[in-house]
Amino acid sequence: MPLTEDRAVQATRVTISDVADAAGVTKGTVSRALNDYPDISEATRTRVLRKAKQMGYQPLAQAQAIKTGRTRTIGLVLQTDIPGAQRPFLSDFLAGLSQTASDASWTMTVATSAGGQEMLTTIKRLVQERKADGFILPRTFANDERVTLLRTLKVPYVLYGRLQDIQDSAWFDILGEEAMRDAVLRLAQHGHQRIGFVNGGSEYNFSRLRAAGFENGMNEARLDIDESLITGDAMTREQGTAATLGMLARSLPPTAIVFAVDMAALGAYDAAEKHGLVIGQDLSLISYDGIPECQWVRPQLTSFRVDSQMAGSRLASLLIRQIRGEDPTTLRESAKAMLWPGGSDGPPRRSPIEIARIVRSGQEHNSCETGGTA
Amino acid sequence: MPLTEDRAVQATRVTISDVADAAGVTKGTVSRALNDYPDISEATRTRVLRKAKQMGYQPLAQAQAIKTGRTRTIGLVLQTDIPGAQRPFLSDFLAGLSQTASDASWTMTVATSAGGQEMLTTIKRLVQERKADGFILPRTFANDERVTLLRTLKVPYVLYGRLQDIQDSAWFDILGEEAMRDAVLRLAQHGHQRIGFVNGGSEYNFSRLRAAGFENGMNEARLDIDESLITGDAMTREQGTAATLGMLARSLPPTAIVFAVDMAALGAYDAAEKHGLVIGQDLSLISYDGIPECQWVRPQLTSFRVDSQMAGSRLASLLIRQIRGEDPTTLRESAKAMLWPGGSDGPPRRSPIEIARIVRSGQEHNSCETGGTA
DNA sequence: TTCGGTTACGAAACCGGTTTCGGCAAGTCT
DNA sequence: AGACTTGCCGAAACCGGTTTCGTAACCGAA
Repeated sequence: MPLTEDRAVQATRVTISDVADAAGVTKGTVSRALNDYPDISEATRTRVLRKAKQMGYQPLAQAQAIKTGRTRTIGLVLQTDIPGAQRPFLSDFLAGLSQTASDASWTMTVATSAGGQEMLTTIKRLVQERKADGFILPRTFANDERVTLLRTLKVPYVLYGRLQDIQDSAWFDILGEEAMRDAVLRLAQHGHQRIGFVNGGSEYNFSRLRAAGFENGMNEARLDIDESLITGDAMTREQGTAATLGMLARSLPPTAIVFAVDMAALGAYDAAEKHGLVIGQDLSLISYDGIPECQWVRPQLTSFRVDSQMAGSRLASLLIRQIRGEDPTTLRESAKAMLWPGGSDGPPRRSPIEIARIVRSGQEHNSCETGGTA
Repeated sequence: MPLTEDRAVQATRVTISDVADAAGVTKGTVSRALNDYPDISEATRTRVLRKAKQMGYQPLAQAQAIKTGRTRTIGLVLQTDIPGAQRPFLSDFLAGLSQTASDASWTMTVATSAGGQEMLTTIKRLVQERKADGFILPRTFANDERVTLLRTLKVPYVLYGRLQDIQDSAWFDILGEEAMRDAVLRLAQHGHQRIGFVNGGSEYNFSRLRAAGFENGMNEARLDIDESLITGDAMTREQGTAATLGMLARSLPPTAIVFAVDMAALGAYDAAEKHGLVIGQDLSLISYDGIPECQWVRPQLTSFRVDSQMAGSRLASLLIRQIRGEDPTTLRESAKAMLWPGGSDGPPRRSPIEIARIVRSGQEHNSCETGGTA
């Protein structure tokens, strides 16, 4: 005997009243049983639970929402005006988010906005329309307006990346500082003595951390830090080229450079080519992010890869727990970036003095015709 | 005098009852006025509309939903098991989708799934929980189960890409066939006579169209089609390399190749390098997609670029219109891909015979050290 | 046996909307 | 003038849940 008496093959949803009738109680009792109210006897609770499961009952989120205000939905507002910011990782990130969300019977609404003020409006709208119970905030800035807004609205949120002023925020982050430290140690082990550092944009909070990581690494390796070999605000390929050229022009250039951002590190290839220096031999590079382009260039760029899918998954989990009432200050996690060895780092082939001579020799080096990454 | 009498600064939402009180009517009347019921006088309708606007009333989607079943939400289920499939375009695509959705006071829920059966389950869940009123279906296959499912569920959907068996589906598509045709004509204008074609995976519906476009172009240019210079199923760089090498090994190789997929076209660079052929001179390439890597290789790959943001925007618009009741067969749009000229195509420098000689001469060509894309 | 206090559940109000139903007033027809 | 439409809107039911309130039944103690 089929259970469906409705005409439609795809039977209509089973509602709480159906369960109530089947269990011989009122819908109020069913609701309380399912929501773990204390004043329900263990006997009826299990009976209702079993019936509900057997009938495949799933409460309708938005019906609950008009009383509770919550729809089991996590919000994600993407910033589209940072060109190519999270582009290569977005797919993995979403996969991680929605997978864990889905496992908990939650869903994800994503919106985009071109930035600043518009983003705040979008967040407000989603909250007002109850289309998001809480938010994932990627790319946190040093002083983030979104955080201020959500805090005053008392809407839960989880940061992807720590804030300087953490306050009572929950967050997940990749330990970029440890990656930077490990990069230095790896280079030191290769035998490098003069190591430069090219940081990312100072408006990002991660930059501060990565700089600290670099310094820690240098200290641990007992290497001198030459302030003239530390620069920052390089987020694009061109900025990376400029930063590298600047270092190479020093009287004593570095034999290796640590980059905080892959995109900038790719610019170093152009700079090296200009002077006829061979990446991985004359100049070693280690970077961070693990964008696909790392594998496109030759030699491949050694980089610390971020597992975006895992990040999404953890963030979703933290947010859900916070919405369910856990204290945000206990909801903090971090993970390490994984080294992706390429050919861009190795033992130094030339001394800083030799490199300086090559650079000063001045003539532009012609790249050969059939290739070259720039 | 502030309007908010509530304690909370962020006043609670204004509900339909608030508007009703303010307008001096019942909430039933407000509802009918806002939803264009015929039995409301023009006078009260305008009065209610004005009041509602003035008070900033926005109906709560999920409150409406428990009666209407619709939440003003468009669903997007992304397939995550195709590695790097839509990766570079995803961000733009989402931006386009959510922008137009947002402009119409709609939102977007996105889910991911690893494919086939799981994807169907996800769709069902979203429909059951009323978290999506309709779906955008990217990457349509020749025989798509998602379409079958949604059709039987009577849930609206819009295809990104035409189906062979269109039936009553709404769709948006980029005219890949025209791009392929234009590619051939451009090469013919350069003076190429022997032009090869490397198609994408035969399981995709677009492949059939692009092949037709290539043939049309050849016919229009009054060039002979050599079946031995037509191959397919090249979606990755490696497959592109293999396809190219195969063509170059012919007794009379092509001087130019049209690719249906950028990723495969990038493989041609490796193949050319292997034989010491110069892309853009000894071998011209034109491709399709406009992935960022086109600008990374040297010479840059000439490609027809797809405007993913526009595509997302149009798709959202079509879906919303269909959910609002328009006939899907009238909801069909297409757009042209835009030529992105790079240096990978130009007048032929060598004849097919010369190329054949170079290829047969056999010795592997050494790429120079500082570069090479492979 | 009576009484006060729990326990466990039914009844009903409520959330913010939509939709049905019915009735009043004005206009139309015979 | 009375009957019949028609236009317009209020009243109330309804959607699928949650939550408050009240009380019957049970408990142990006096």
